[in-house]
Amino acid sequence: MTNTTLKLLAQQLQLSISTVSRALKDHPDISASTKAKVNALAQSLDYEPNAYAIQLRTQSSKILGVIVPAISNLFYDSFIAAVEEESRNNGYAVMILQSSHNPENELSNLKIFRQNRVSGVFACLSSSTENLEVYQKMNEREIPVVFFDIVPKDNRFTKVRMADERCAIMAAENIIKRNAKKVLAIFGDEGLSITQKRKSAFQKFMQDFAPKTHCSYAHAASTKEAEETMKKFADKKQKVDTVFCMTDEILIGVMRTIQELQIKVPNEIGVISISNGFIPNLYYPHISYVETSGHELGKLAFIQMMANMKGGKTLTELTVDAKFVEGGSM
Amino acid sequence: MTNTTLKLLAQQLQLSISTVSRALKDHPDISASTKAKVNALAQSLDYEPNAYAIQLRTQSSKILGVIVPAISNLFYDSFIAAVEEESRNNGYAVMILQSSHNPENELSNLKIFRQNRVSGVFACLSSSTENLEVYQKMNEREIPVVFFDIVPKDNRFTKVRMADERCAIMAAENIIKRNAKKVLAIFGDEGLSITQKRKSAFQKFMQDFAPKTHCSYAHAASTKEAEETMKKFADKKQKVDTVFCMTDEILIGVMRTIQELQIKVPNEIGVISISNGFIPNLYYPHISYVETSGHELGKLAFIQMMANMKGGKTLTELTVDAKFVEGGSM
DNA sequence: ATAAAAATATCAAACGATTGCGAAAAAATT
DNA sequence: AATTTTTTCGCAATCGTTTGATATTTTTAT
Repeated sequence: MTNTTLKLLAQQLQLSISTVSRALKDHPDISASTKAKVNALAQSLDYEPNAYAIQLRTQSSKILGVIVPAISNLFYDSFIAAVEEESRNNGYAVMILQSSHNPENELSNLKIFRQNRVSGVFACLSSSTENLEVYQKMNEREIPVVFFDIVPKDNRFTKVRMADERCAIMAAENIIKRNAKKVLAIFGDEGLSITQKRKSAFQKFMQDFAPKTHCSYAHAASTKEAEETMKKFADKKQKVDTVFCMTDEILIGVMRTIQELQIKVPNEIGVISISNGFIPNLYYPHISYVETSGHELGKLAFIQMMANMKGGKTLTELTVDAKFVEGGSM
Repeated sequence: MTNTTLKLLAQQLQLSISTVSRALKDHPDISASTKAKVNALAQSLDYEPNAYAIQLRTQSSKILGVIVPAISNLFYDSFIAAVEEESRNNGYAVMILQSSHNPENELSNLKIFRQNRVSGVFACLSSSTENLEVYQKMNEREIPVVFFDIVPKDNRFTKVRMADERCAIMAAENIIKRNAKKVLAIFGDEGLSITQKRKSAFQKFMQDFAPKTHCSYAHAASTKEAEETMKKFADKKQKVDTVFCMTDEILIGVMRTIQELQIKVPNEIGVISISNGFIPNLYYPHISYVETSGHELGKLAFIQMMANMKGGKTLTELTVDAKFVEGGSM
């Protein structure tokens, strides 16, 4: 079966293509009666406008691109879900590509986006991306880029992110409230700006408001590392009474150890993390956490994208605020 | 900055558009020297072919659509990730839309796909979808549809799915091996064919090979329900010694109760589930599970899609085999 | 030197829609 | 009845690419 086109409709109705086109978009030039006829036939023949032709003609694509390190991730998937939802409600479709934290993939993904003339891209840098030239080039081509989560330091770009400092501080506050004496704080990949922000805010706050609390700092780039780190700190000599986990991956590792060693939460140890909430609620008692919602971030990013596409470049950095969610682990 | 087009290149090189086009695709008609010139200029001007124009002209889009109930899901996200990866390696980009288990969304998603002339769609039906006419229509338009996970019963369609019966049987085998006396088996949404398949296979196997084992069957459509179901069965009178969880959602609920009531795994109770492995490994001891890999399924689906696009319709139903992964919970 | 063959490049018509401009028909005004 | 205005529609160019057919030039063979 051949697709119905304007041409076909026009032929069947003995009208010109332009008339049909206008009738379909309710153009004032066209009489009500012909509009009715056109619509009726279009309906019965399932006319579906060819997006390519439209995009070619109008030079605007109604497609947005999203680059994430991995789709299969508790944070990114909710971000994507939010962006997709907002996009669909606004007549856009999303194209999603994964970089696998590989800058080369990132480049080829961007190429696909450019070739498909997406009208905007949401990008999360892969952890080792250094060269931002491509993104600069996209801006020159007037394809707005909104960065999220892992964002460039450079402030020529538009970014949305969690209020990382606030997150860390809220966690610290609750640790102090618990009256912790020996704290283990495990942070993520040391190279990421997100880690640096969270760590320095956390450290500063603890020093300023609870200088006597003894804090040990560690980094874990994987669940496995977190698990091992936790094991080290769980032996008698340096037993900690509170542990802070910067990410879900870390929390998972920590909880494995805690369960394995049958340490009682919250009596023997308090646990607090930064998360979107899914993982913390898997355990009993639920782990208290500072909520960072990929969903919220996605919505914010979309708004920012629309703003960028409409008006001139608004080169700002927006943040989603955090909130503390009480579990039973503190 | 205006985009570089074939036309522009042609003008600058004093060549015709068609020559430039052919040079760029290494057509034998064009001499090596002009090819070199063309390529050089194209390079320096960052020429990127306009996908819309190509698709309009060639009537083939190099875009695949994926419909899932939700992106933010441990199974679907890995399926998507696999499809995306395979697609990219084969020159396709994927467009992903969520139905939220709402048939209306499903319809409008399909519309978007049609308008964007995707060259194929991977579809997971929403749980309440009854009307398959749209999908039939896509087939008529020669847009192959590969169903996965929640698939139509109708065998006019191509489907890939887990070997559900085998999964259930493998679980049952291991339950029998454990020498269970009182088993609680919690299954998912009763309306889904996937549930029915798993349940009937499980039941039959247990009856055939361990008729004396007492089995209680329950359904839970959410984590909350599973949690409560588990609570009911955890009191003394009807204490069970083994629990089977058909999905991750159920496992999570069950484990919450188990942790809350401080029931010892595997001594007091054995736990086994069907999962992709992420959730089972969160606990200590790791939960034994029958592995159903969204990733594998995605790869299979992609192969099937390619086959459908190339050759004639191969209206088959393919399954991904399952394997048992020993945790410490049995 | 001429014809035939091979190599190289161009023309022009699509693909399906949008849109400024002009034309014909109908309605309103004088 | 003649003219103007309004309504309704068609023409044709355009977006960027592909591709069969054709033209031009070069090479090879006669």
